Amino acid sequence: MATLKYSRQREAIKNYLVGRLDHPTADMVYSAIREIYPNISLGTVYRNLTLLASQGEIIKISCGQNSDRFDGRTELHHHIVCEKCGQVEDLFGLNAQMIDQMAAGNYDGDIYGHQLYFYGKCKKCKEEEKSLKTG
Amino acid sequence: MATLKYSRQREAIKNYLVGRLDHPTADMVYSAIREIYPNISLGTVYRNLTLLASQGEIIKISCGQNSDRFDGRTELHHHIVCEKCGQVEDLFGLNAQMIDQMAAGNYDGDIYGHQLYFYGKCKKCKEEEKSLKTG
DNA sequence: TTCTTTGCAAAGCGTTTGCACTAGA
DNA sequence: TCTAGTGCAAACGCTTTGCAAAGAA
Repeated sequence: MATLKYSRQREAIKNYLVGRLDHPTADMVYSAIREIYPNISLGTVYRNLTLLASQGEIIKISCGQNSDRFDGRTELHHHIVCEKCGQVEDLFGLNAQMIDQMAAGNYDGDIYGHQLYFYGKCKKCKEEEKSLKTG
Repeated sequence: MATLKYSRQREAIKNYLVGRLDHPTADMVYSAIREIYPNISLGTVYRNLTLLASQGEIIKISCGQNSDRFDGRTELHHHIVCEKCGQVEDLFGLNAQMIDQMAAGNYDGDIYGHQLYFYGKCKKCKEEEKSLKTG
């Protein structure tokens, strides 16, 4: 494997992701980084997101929406996708290692990890619907 | 919503999926159905797969591979993706409703369900590697 | 200097869609 | 007959890639 060299673009992408609680798409990352490096290209954003994810510095979220999302928090946790507004939120509190262990007990291959996506309705959409009904 | 009419193509797609344990991509479904209906188009396959999935008659698996896969078994269960050969297997035995309930306890919106994808190495790839090492 | 990363633009690939035609009810 | 479904081909949207120039070590 080739030696990794520093790049200010990659650092900016990493910093941007670590500092947020939402889960931006590649395009959202691109827009944000362009405010610091106006010449950055979408290709560079994709290359760095893929690189960072492969190194475990960020997490790639492929939950069946049209585009992937990225998460700067690397602690074991899960995600919930609002079927109404598309927002992706973090969900802590489920024991990820226990889930892997339970699966390993039912499987004759090896299990390295998992991705768990919940689908539902976020608090905001839930309340908006409630206020529509009550008038 | 428009009334649903019977279509022999859709029935063939459904029957094909229900009869298998692997998890074909749209393209694999297309190839298979073309042996019965040589004129079927890829667009029709996609339209019917989307329709069947939206009706809950099949399950769409979006586990981050380049293309989605489809599953004719609709009982609650999970999937495991082999990182080596890309094969997707069913995994039964984990209590899906319990997972939803645990998540609901940590979330202030509503949870309707989830998709849980394990990543690892299937039995076949595991054994192939072992026999390579021992010679 | 040497090798990695970048910007740009084009290509790739899975999926969706518009339209005229076919077929189910 | 009336409307939903089909086949075809073009378009779409996200992502990847080839290449020459720029930048890190």
